[in-house]
Amino acid sequence: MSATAERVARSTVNKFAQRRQMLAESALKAIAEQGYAETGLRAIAQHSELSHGSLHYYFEDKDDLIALAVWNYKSECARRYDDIIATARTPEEFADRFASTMTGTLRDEATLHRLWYDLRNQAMFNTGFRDTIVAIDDLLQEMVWAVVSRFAELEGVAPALTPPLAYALFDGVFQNTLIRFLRGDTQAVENLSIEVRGLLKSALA
Amino acid sequence: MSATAERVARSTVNKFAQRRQMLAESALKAIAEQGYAETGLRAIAQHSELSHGSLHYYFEDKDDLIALAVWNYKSECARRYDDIIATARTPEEFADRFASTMTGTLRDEATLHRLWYDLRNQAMFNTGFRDTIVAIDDLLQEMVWAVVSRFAELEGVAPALTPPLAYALFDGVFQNTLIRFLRGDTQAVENLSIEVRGLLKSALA
Amino acid sequence: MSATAERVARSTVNKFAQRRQMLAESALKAIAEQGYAETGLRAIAQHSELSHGSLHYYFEDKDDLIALAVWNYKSECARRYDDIIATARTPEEFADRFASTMTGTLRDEATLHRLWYDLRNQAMFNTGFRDTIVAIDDLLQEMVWAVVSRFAELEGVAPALTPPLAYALFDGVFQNTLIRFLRGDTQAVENLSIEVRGLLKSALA
Amino acid sequence: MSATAERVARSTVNKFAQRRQMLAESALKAIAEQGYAETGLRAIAQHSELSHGSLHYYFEDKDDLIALAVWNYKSECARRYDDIIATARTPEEFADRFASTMTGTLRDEATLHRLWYDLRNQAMFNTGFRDTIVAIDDLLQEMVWAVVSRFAELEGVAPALTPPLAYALFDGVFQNTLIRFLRGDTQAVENLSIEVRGLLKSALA
DNA sequence: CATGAATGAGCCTTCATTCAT
DNA sequence: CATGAATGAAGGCTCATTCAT
Repeated sequence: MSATAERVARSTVNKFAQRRQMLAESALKAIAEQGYAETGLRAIAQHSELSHGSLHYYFEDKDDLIALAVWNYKSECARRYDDIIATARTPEEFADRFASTMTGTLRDEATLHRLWYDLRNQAMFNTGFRDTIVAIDDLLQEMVWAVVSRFAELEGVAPALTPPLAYALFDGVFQNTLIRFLRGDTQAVENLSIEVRGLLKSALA
Repeated sequence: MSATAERVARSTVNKFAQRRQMLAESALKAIAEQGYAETGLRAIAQHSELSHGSLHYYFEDKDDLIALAVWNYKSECARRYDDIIATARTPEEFADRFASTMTGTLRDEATLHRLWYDLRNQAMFNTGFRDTIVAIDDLLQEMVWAVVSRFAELEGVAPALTPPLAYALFDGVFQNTLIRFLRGDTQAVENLSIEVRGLLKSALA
Repeated sequence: MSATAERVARSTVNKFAQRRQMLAESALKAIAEQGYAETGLRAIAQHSELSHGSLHYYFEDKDDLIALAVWNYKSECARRYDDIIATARTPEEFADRFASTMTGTLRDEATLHRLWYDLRNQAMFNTGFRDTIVAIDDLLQEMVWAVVSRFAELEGVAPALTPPLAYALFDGVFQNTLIRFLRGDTQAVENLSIEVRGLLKSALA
Repeated sequence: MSATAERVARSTVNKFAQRRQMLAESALKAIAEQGYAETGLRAIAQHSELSHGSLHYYFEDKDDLIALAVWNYKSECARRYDDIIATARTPEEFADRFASTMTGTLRDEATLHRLWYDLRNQAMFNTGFRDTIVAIDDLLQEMVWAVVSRFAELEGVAPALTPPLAYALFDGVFQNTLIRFLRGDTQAVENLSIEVRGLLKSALA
């Protein structure tokens, strides 16, 4: 067990863990701005209150840091629709709230979503934080499936596709819209709202 | 006009252009293996017959080289279904050939497709080869649209979605399958064949 | 007088001095394993019960710590033959016991002797713990001289060489054998026993 | 075969090899001054005409550089007595010239010999350039043996010790004298001349 | 007393780029 | 044209040391 891992284990809610969270957030900001390939530990440190030397006190290495950063953000993303699933009462309300939440996060957190796709790509080449990426991917797929299932339930029918396909379709639409948005195509985001509703419907039996 | 651009302009079909093509291919191989972030010019040169010092004679910079490399490959990808569009006589034949071609290229050229997604992501951060990426994206969207349109025609109906949405859906399914495939999920590729047929049908009015 | 020196002075037999001894032993183990150049204070602290932050409470700096460590070990080494000198009754017994003791320590404490030569070398470059090294060297020379003198006495003749030369010869043979031993030459250690006897004899008038 | 190894192989007498030699000399100077542990590649580069970045063009890594540096110097050292062996006509002349040459090199190149002992020690811990060190050690032992053999021949007798022992004795005396000399004991060097003569004689049957 | 948090200089190495030949 | 030599900034990372708690 490495020194860092040991410190992690000592307690989950202490100063050490808090610092890790704080640094993970700084890393998130830095990578969201510049991308994984262009972001060094020094740049990450400059987004935080600490020096770059301290990063190695809190993290095994760069991958360890990035893994926590993306996990923090994306695992929270995967819970973003829980409330809608739990409280929406009609298919219309459900679709409305789902579409607008998705549109909102795309618009407001575009660089963070960009970062996610960046890291998911890196994981195709590096093994460093691949496990974390795979875990998040699973989480997101579960989330999409929960959405589709609940919508089907509200409509009183069964879903007509598999969880991986559902994830692939929503992810494809989301990612393509994000790319267009970042290229300056604001119309794309507005279309997303409509497209997502269409996807929901076509996901039913 | 830079020195390199000038040389490009002198002639489109000469030794200079041929060398550029050759080097672009080498770059393709290198980046397909290691990814954009991890591939240096030395690695690219080692995949070619020239020295790394020569790269800057033929290319403005690294981005210039990569832009040509990805363009070479992907613009050809976008023509991969032209024959099917032109010669398929029934919706069934069309869907079969389309699905099997797509499945085949995913399987056989997985690292090259991985590279494409890598570079498309980089283009969200760097402006270097962004224009090329956008142009390819447009080409791919046109291609998908041509596929959907022709399938609709063979079925005697009109498409029920927009070109960007069609592209987003097929791209999403393709990318997600690629990721699964590279993670060792061989089942995913077989499912792709079925999913793609389903997508084609659900694209109709 | 520095803060640490002051604490040292307060008492020679107290908790403070004991802690120093304990840490010096930990340092000994660590450096014996990895060598001076590769051993950090963290590694030393991990061989002890204290944290690396505490080292600077007990020691001025790294050199201070190392000086004590090597002194502890080597000044004891220099007393290792006292008993033989005091109790051996014949030249043969003397030579036998001397040779076997030397061979034994070389074999059993090879890494500690390696450390000694490492530090004696460092002292040719750094002034940090040079004084300690010189003091130990003097001790060792006295020890060798005591050995040679006593052997001569038992033989009833006078030594035929100077103390520095005697030390140089025994030290040379010991060090060269150690090097060979650490390179895997086990024969070298067995030869040492014979060579040392020869050296003793040739040291006589 | 690595890029550097390839370049080495292309030709032994070219610009590349010459640069390596030049840099090896610079490394020699730097390490001779500061010692292995304290000498970084930047310091070595500052002793040369090149930048530290260039070192990696000429050498695989730091060990590669150091191995060449010490080999250059010490393999030449091992040939330093060849002329005496070949041309001395009487035991007296032989002993005189041998002693004075050894004394001279100790005095004039003290820091270089110090470096040798430093690196030989490092080789007890690191495997990096161990092979080179062992090869040099063998060379030196052969040299010492050639000296002893020739002296015996001139005296018309046979040597009375083994090559490893002969090496150990001369090496021990040389190293101990060097240490004393570097500590400011100038008398030691003068004694060396006498001691070496004594060693030669006692090496005979 | 003892800790662990924090620093910043320094480590070896890689890189895109420039340029004389 | 093409090369290989050379650069210097930046990469991730380690280190002895300091100091508030």
